[in-house]
Amino acid sequence: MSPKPRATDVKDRLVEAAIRLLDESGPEALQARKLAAEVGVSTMAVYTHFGGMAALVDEVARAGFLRLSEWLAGVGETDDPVADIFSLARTYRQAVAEQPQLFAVAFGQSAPGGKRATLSDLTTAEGREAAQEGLEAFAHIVRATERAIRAGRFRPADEYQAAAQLWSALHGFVTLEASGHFGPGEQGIDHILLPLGITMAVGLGDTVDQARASAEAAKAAWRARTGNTGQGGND
Amino acid sequence: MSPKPRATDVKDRLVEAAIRLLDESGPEALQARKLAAEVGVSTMAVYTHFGGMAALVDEVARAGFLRLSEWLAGVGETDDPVADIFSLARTYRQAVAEQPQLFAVAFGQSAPGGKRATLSDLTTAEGREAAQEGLEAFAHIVRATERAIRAGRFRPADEYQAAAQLWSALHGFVTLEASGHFGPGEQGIDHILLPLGITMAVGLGDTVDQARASAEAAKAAWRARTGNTGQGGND
DNA sequence: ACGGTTTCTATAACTCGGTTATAGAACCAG
DNA sequence: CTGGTTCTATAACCGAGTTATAGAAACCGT
Repeated sequence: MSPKPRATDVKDRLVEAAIRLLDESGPEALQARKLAAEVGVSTMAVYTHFGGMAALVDEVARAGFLRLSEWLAGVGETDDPVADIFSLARTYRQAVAEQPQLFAVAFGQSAPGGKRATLSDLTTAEGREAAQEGLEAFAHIVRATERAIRAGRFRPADEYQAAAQLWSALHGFVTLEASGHFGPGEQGIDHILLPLGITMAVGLGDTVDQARASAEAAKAAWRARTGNTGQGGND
Repeated sequence: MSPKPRATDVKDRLVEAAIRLLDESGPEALQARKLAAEVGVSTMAVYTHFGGMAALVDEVARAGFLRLSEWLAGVGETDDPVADIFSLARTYRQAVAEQPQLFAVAFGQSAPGGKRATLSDLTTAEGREAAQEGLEAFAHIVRATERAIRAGRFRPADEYQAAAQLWSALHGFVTLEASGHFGPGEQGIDHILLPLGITMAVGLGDTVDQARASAEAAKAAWRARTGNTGQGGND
């Protein structure tokens, strides 16, 4: 029983196993013994590579934000920045809906050992890196907002401030939806998220008609990207 | 419940101690042994009265929502429903800012033993009651929204749907602010929350001028209530 | 290639915290 | 007073993070 695993791989494999088990079995699967057994090493690996479970969980959170950022980066830019914002919102929501456990950990809503209570008091280096990745995801919203302002769709304003408003609305919706409010499945999108997007766009200076058109354009683009109707999808 | 004052007293004192220690020492203070020692009983009290720590934590969450609901109820109603919404938002934010640990637990962002991961899978009766209290807090927003629609300030719309948008925006801001984004102190209010409120009001049908005036009215009312510049608070 | 150092790893023990088993004390009805 | 119910304290159990320690492997300067 002494197969020697590639030392450099163990760290990555622990994080991979953590993410996989997290979505399969929930946050209680994020245990040093379980992860070590899954990877085929002893629990000591957690300490030599991370220093403790807290840093490993932070690394999982960082991976989640990184995944979110990549997802948002995949949205791309069209000549309708407001439609792009709708697409970003849908993508953000979709990412969280597909891996709720992962993002519950990333957003600090699920802390197996009381670790990672709030993002504000970050102790580990991994935690700070995770926060950095979170800001990276935010940057996508800022860029789209800036384009909307430049295109005259939004009133002239500080793009960070306007984007922070959009981020708040989007993040609040996603958080509350993931908590079970707004009902199951996709119904929250049409009932709350889309109207919320139109409300925000109009409030930031867009016209109601243009905002609605952009929402429709984003919906069409979403159908094209996901390849189905977007209405019947269950998760 | 009622006929035995002494026995029930222990139950209440455990919850009180939990809330107090929570804000003093953070979520790691929510331990059966610590709470029992604080109250002066053995850890068995946790099990005879709650059945386990999970139910006790849910009870703390319920107390948090109850407190939030009372806070919001104290806002009252004026003849300017949009200003009332601004006041509700400020109060909601203030409650969370004053007892961040309590509401981190209530919102499920801090789970000492992996308990209370998401609000969606509620197992204990206390957890369901806590969710009920959360909806109670939401009801205040719904009522103010309905009045705003009736007063012609917001476009005719389903009040639940419109209120859910407002709740999303508000909750998102509060969550992100508590996570450390938007900077420390009160600066997030003027930079993000107030503009966000105006954006939402305008997007829901209000005019920019009226929304700004209501924001100012709410700010003035807030100063009157707290007796000062918007700093500090009471409870 | 060699010897020393550093890094990684497994085993096993330790600590802490939730939980349970059990027996005694307090309370209440009759 | 007696019997049953409820609460309580003591003590143990168990799971999970962590640490101590020693051996193995990789690395490196000479």
